[in-house]
Amino acid sequence: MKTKGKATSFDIAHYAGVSQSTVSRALRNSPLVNEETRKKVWEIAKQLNYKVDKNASNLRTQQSATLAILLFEDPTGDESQINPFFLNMLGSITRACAKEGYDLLVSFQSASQDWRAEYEDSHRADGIILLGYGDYMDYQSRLQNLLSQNTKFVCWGAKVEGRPDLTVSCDNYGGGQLAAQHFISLNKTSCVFIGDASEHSPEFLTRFKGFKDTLDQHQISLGERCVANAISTEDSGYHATRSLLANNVSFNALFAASDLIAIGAIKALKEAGLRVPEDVNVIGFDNIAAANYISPSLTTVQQNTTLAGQMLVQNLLALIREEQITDTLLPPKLILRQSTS
Amino acid sequence: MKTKGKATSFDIAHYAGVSQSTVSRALRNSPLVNEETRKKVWEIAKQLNYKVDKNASNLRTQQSATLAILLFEDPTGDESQINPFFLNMLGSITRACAKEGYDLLVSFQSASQDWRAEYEDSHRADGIILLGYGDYMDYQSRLQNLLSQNTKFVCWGAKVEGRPDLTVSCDNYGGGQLAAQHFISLNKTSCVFIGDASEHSPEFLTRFKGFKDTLDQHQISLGERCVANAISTEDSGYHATRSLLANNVSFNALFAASDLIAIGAIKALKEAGLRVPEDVNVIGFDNIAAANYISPSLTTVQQNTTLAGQMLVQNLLALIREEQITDTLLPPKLILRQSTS
DNA sequence: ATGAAGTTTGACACCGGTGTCATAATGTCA
DNA sequence: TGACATTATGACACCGGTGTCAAACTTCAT
Repeated sequence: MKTKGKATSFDIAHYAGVSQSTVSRALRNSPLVNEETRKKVWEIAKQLNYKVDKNASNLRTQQSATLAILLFEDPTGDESQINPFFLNMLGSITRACAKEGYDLLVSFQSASQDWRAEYEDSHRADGIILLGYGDYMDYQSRLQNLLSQNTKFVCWGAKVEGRPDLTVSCDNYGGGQLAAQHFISLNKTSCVFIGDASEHSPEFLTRFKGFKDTLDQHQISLGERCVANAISTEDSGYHATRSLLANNVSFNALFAASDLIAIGAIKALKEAGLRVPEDVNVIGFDNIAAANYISPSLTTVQQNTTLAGQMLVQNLLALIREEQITDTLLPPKLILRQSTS
Repeated sequence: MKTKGKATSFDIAHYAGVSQSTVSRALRNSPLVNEETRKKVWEIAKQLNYKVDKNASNLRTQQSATLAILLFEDPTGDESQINPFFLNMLGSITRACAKEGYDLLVSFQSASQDWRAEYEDSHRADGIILLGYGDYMDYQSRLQNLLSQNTKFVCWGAKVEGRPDLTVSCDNYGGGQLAAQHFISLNKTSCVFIGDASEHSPEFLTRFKGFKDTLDQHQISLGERCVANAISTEDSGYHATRSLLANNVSFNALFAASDLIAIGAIKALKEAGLRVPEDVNVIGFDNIAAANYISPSLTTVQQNTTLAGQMLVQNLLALIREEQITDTLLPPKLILRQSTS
C-alpha cells in the first residue's frame, strides 16, 4: 500500500473501495457513515499515515482553528531581549491555546508596520491577541479598522476610555492601591513613583492613579517632584532613580511601575549608599522571576499570567463564537518579600 | 467599490476590467504583466483592503512560509512555569523567523502524544524545530519516521551518536571545559558536579564529560560521590546539594548543569552556613536573566540564544531548500560574576 | 505583405478537502 | 405489493488562489 508523496483522501478512497466523499465523512466521524466503513477508512488512514491537509480544509470551511498573537516590542527593547513578563504571557497563552485545541501563530511587530489584519484577513487565524506595554495601541484608527473588518481580537492591557476593543487586563488601579496600602501600613509616608504616568503608558498611568488616590485618601501627598518618568527597562529605572536622588528628593518608599524598573531603582539606591529596605522600601509590579532572585528580594504586585493567558484565549474564542462578553479585570496580589521590611 | 465579505482576486479583476489570472500575476509582480495594468491592480487591491488568502495560496503551491516549533516541556515542569532558557530561545526563534519572512507556529508537546508530523504532514508548516532538554527525543523510531516522510526538521540540543537528525547545539563539552579551567585557574580543585550525567540528558552528560576530562588532564579526580543527580529545576538542584552535604562530601567548587540547578544549589549552600564564593565557588550553565540578579551573581556558561535561534532557522531553511548542511556547534562563553571570586 | 519573435492576456485545470443534492439500498407499514 | 421513510453512498460544485497553454496583439525584418 503506497502513495506517491503524501497520502490524500483519494488514496484512502481507492484502497477502501469507497468514494472520496465517504472517506472525508468517515474521518470526521459523521453519523451518516456506516460503522463498518468508518473503521475500514480509519484503519487505512492510519496505515498510510494520513493527515488532513489543513490548507484545503481551512480554505473550504473558512476557518483555521488557529489564533495569532501580535507581540509589540518595547519601543526601546534592545535587539535580543524581550521583557520576561511578556515571555511568560506568551508561554501561558501557548498553553491555553493547546488546551482549547487551537494552534498559535506568533509574530513580533514593530509598531510602524501595517499589522492591521495581516493574519486574520489572510485567513491564517480566526482571531488575534494583541500584546504589549505602552501606547502601541493608541492607533484608534487601526483598531477601528480591525473592527470594521469584523476582525475578532482582544487586547491585553489597560482599558482606555473610548477605545472600542475588548480587553483583558490586570486591575492596575487595584494594584496601585495595594502598594500604597502596604506602604501606609508600614508607616512609610514619604513616597515616590517611578514610571511613565502618562496616557502613553495606560497601564502605568492606572497603577499610578491607584497609588496616588490611596495616598491622598490618607492625607499623604505625593508631589510632582516625587514622580520620575521611566519606561519598562532596568536602565530606565536606574537613571530615573538617580535623577530623583540628584534632585535631593528624599523618600523612604518607592513604587515602581514594573519589576524591571524596580530592579534598576534598587541598583541606583545601593550605589547611592542607601539600604533596602532599611532606608527605602521598594515595591515593583509584575512578579517576574528575577524579583524573587535579586537581593533583597522584591516585594511586588503579581499579575497572574497563567490566568491572564487563559482569559485572553477564552474571551477571544467567545468573541469568535459571537457570544456576548465584556472586558475582564484580573485581581492583582501583593507578594511580600525582603524589599519591604 | 464594495465587496460582500472579504475581497477576492475576482473582485479586483471585476473592477480592473481584467481577468483574475492577470490580477494574480500582477499582485505577485510577475514580469509578464504590463506595468500599467500592474499599477491599476495594486491600486484597487489597496482600496479593497485585499489580502491574499494564504490557505488557497498554500494549497496550490504546497508550501506555507511557516515554520513550526515543538516545545517539549521539562518532564517535571509545573503547570505554569516554563524554563526561562526556552522562553529566550522561543523569543529569538520568533525574531529570526520574522527576519526571514516566515511565520511561526508554536506548540507545546507532551512527550507521549503523537507529535510525529502533526504540522508538516498537514501542510501547515514547511519545517519543524524541535526544542527541549533531556531525553525527549530519544525516540529513535519517531525521528526515523520523520525522516522517512521526508519531513524537514532540526533539533536543538546535544548531538546523539547515531541519531539521524540535524542538530544545532551549544558546544556543551567545551562549556564543561571552560568551567573546569576556571576552577583550576582559581586553584579550586575539590569539585563537584550537579546534574543528570546520564544518556537521558545528553546535554548534561556532555557538559559533565567536558568538565571531568579537563579535571582528569590536570590529575584532579572527581569521584563518584562528587556527582549528584538533578534535573533542570531549582528544587532539584537544592535537594541534590543537600544530599551531597548530608553525605559529608567536602568541596570548594560546584559546577551545575544549568542555572536553575545552580540557584537551588546556592540556596542549599547558604542554608548550610557555607558562603559563596568564599567557601564554595559556583558555576552555572545557560546565563538566564536570574543569573545576573541573584546574590551573589552567578558565574555561568552562556549559551548564545540569539545566535542559536538564528542558526536553527537558517539551517532549517537551508534544509528545506535541499542544500547540503551539517550540524552546528555554537561556542559557549564564560560569564564571570561574583559566585567565583 | 508576410512571417517570425516578443509581449500581454484570458481560459481552464488544479491543489485537497467539505457540503449539498441526488440516488441506491434497505426497512416499515398499510 | 406499493407507498414511503430511513440509511448509506456517490457525483459534483465549491473555497481562492497558481501555473500552463493557447491566443491575440505588437513590432520588426524580409
